[in-house]
Amino acid sequence: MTDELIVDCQLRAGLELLAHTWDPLVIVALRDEPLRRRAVKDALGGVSDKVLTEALHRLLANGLITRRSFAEAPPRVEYALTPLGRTLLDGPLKAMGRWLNQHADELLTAQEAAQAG
Amino acid sequence: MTDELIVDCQLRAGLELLAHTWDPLVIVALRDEPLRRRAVKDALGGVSDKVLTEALHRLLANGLITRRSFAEAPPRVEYALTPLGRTLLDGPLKAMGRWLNQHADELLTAQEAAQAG
DNA sequence: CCGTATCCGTATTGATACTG
DNA sequence: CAGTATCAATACGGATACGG
Repeated sequence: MTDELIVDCQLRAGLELLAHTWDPLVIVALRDEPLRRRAVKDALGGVSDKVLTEALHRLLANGLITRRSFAEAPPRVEYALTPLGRTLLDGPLKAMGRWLNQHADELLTAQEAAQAG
Repeated sequence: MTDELIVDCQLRAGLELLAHTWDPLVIVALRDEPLRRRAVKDALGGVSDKVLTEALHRLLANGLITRRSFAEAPPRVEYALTPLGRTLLDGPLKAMGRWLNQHADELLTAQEAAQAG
């Protein structure tokens, strides 16, 4: 029982890593190769500078991505997945992707049914 | 490319199902058997009535749980996982649990390192 | 290009008190 | 017990302007 509470607590802590709107999408955006800040921004669509910075800082603080700065002009910064970040992509995130592929229609049906009832 | 944007969009839609603080914990709480509202509340620890109601309504609206009301005194209501809800538990949620079991220490180390640097 | 600093509207959480 | 109503606190996403 104490055990269960700990497990649940861990679960929430883990989900926090993916709870913020853009964080998981940044991870997905970096799946193939390191990207410059601007490239990440473009990959996400319409995200503001401030929010993007916050997302990158969170991911850095959790050790899911790295930041590499090049001494060039114009400035160049590249973000990349860490090995840990990649395991999060390959594990839970891909599991969610698979679930959606398999159950998206079922989910929509259930949502409509619940709305109707 | 359009494909990728769609995938990312789906991914966010899926994560939304687990993004609210208590929703995934309700799913976990119902994993073994249907529970009364009060039992769910106790299982989660310190959640307010209002927030619990919101969580239950979201889960109902998404077809992840069911609500069954018994005509008794005192009132009795039971919530239970739907088959769809169970697949979410067995898939993405368990994947996150496994990831935490395997990488929790790594995550903590990375967090401390990032904080120090 | 990279990143920070402000300001704002809204959404979410929560405590409390109350009704059926 | 089940659920709603109200009010306060805050966190989040975002637009904009500015500085490295």
